[in-house]
Amino acid sequence: MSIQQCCPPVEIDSSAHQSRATLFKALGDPHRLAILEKLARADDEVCVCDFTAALPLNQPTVSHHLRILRDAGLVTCERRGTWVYYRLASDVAKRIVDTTQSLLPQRVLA
Amino acid sequence: MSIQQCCPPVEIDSSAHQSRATLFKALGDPHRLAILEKLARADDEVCVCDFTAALPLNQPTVSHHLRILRDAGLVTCERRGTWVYYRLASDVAKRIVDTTQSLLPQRVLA
DNA sequence: CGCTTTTATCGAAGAATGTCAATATAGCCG
DNA sequence: CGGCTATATTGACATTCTTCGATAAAAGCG
Repeated sequence: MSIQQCCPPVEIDSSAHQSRATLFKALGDPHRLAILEKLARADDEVCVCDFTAALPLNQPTVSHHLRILRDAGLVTCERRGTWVYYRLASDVAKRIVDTTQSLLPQRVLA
Repeated sequence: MSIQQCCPPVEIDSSAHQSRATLFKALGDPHRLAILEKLARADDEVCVCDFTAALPLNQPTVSHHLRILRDAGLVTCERRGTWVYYRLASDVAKRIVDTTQSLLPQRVLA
């Protein structure tokens, strides 16, 4: 029996991964990315009815995706009269980049 | 009947969202994030057996997650003898940041 | 060549997710 | 108030994902 080694062990910290995964999971659907891109391009608030018109989804499904984005803190919304207007959270891109940087040490980014 | 408007329509381009979503989906699991962080901290290749030892998952499940990361282009692997060593793809952080920037216009990042 | 170790694949079970129709809620207008 | 429009919620269904046990494949060892 030969004593073999593959590599020195490295610890894993598992506390922060859940919240990071929640963020990335919210980004892991093409329709939600379409919603975010539309918001970014508009550079302004966008009405729900506009998402519903632009996406190949029924209204409840759009509402469902908007909720997931809201829960992830990626968008905010405001009701004005009958309509509800959505807006990118101010720090969306920063949050994604910060999360990436906290996950991967700085030197990897170079 | 009053003619009402909510907001001017904006187009949605849906071609790139699928591949972007695939990337984010691969990042949307805490165990896969743990694998990536371990690789980043090690700043070197890591043996599969080390992941298996560090994660609360059975060996086939670890292998499954490694495959998803491989398919997403986030890691590469190399077999040497009995062992297989994984390494972060050189452009992981850049790819995440670039994808974010292509999704959200530059001014949002400021 | 068999035996052992390491990793990958297969197949199945349970959980989570995306989607829709139906319905509820909120607010405008007459 | 009563009807109409916009959005959210609920419940059901199909698909996908995570996980595991069983098994296969790859490679060193005797």
